[in-house]
Amino acid sequence: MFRISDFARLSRVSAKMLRHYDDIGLLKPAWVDPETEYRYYTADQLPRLNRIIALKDLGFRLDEIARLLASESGDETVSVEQLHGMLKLRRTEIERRLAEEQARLARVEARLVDIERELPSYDVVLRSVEPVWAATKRQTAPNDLGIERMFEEVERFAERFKARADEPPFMVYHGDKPDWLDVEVAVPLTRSVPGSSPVDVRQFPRIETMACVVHTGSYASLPRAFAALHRWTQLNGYRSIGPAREVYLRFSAGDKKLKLPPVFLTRDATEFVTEIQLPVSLE
Amino acid sequence: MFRISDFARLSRVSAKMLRHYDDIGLLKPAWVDPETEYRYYTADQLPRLNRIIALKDLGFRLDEIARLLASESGDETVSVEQLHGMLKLRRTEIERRLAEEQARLARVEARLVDIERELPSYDVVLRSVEPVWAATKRQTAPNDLGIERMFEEVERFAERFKARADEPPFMVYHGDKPDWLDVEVAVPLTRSVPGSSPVDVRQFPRIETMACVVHTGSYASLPRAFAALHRWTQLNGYRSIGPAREVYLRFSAGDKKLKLPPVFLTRDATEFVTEIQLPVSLE
DNA sequence: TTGCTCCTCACGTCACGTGAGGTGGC
DNA sequence: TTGCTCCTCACGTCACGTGAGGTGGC
Repeated sequence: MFRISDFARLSRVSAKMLRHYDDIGLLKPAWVDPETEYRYYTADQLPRLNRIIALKDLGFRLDEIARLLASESGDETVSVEQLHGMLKLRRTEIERRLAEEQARLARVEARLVDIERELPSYDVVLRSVEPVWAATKRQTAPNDLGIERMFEEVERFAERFKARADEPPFMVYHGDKPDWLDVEVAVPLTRSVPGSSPVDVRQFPRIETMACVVHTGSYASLPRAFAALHRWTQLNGYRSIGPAREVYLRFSAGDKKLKLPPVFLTRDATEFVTEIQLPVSLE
Repeated sequence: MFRISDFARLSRVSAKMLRHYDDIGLLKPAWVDPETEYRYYTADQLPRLNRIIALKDLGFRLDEIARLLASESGDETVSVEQLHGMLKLRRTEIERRLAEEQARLARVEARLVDIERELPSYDVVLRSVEPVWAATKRQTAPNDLGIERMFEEVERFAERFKARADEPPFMVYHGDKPDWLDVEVAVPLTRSVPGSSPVDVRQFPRIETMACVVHTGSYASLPRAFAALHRWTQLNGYRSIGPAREVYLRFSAGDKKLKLPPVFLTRDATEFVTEIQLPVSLE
């Protein structure tokens, strides 16, 4: 029978950890003196403790270890299969974390390069984007003078069905030939409704990884944000896998009296808020 | 001026996060209604929030971000240099974590292989071992019959100097030719004392990564533990970079009346506790 | 008798998420 | 008037580490 510090020395863990494992029922002392509450351990408790430490090293949490050790004393085959399954889950989880840290490292290094070249750094962020139903109209044109009217038309279409979702409108850049635009304006809907030419209704799929940058102010300096986003994408080892979106988080609707949530609207161009999104994937 | 949920939608973060950032002073609302305590934000707070999110994505903690943003409004050059330094620290930290997760993944996969081949798995653990002063005696012999007497001699040496440390004795396996031993017995000391032939005094250096397995019971099955340790080392992509140690955490001192801490001693061979340690390194 | 060891709270860590219970605003 | 939104606590997360304050054992 060992007192806690002796058992701690044998097992190479701290006495605090032993008390903690007692508290959560993972490893109870062989005997507790009812008078002094002193914990006493025996040598044959060492293998269990060593197994706990080893499983902890594999990345299991203490409650998972508790389950594994509980089933160990029960049906042997179940335990092995269960351990096998949990190890596979662990492997997947660790691989996920590895990929995440790799990407983080690339971001840090890209930022370091930016600083060393004394470039202004944009705040690019990766996230996923949920699927969305939208009324859309696509058109090719030599410039964007018609964009505002296209949005107006599609907004009125959504209003007619009372299907306007409480989400910001956006534009999709399909072509990227210089001096010739191929764009699609999109207005989110609450549900699928039948489209009628020239307004189309379709669902934009979920995008797993979207590189995003938020631009505040007038549209004059939007191209700089686009350029920064593409630069960031390259530096971080990603490549573009789809058309970019321009999401109008805050904009001017002119005098059109559209039924839009007021939070989207402003008259002051310095208060425009636009997010540029680029679907990306590694490599 | 936006209410919290509108600003949350603009910035793509949760209202809860905004409240949290207010609480810790990272991003205060532009105005708080003193009557209702409602928080109100302005569009020009968006860039700061986007920077916060981007820095968070790089792996900075919120208090670090607070410091970075605080210095940003101050002296510009200091801020850039500081960010540069912190990014380098981040990079180092991420690289360390990557290596750690890689090793963990290897351990998980080795364990999976063990299970699939239905091998009993030993609980091997990696840790570092601190440097230690010890009185030692090294000898080559065709078998280990003299080991006990060697230990006795070195223990008496340590006693004479009243320099016996409260640590377990161990043995170092220098040679590994079959049927011929080259071993060194070692007794930890509290300080450096002059050696006198045949007892030597030397310091064992710190070992960064020691693969360890604890064996309980008599010495008869120690070779199985040794074999498991070497197998584990290979499977996990490590290689041995030094002689193995056998640490006697609990053993029998016969009738020698040595002044040893009682926790080390037992008469019952099934209660022997021995740790085998192998210095290893990746690749 | 004096340290030494042990005990039990209780708090801190990190960045929020999740209710509970109550109230202002259209 | 009725939801809807907002508010402030307060607790939970994960595996302990770090005192505080008090007591048994040689």
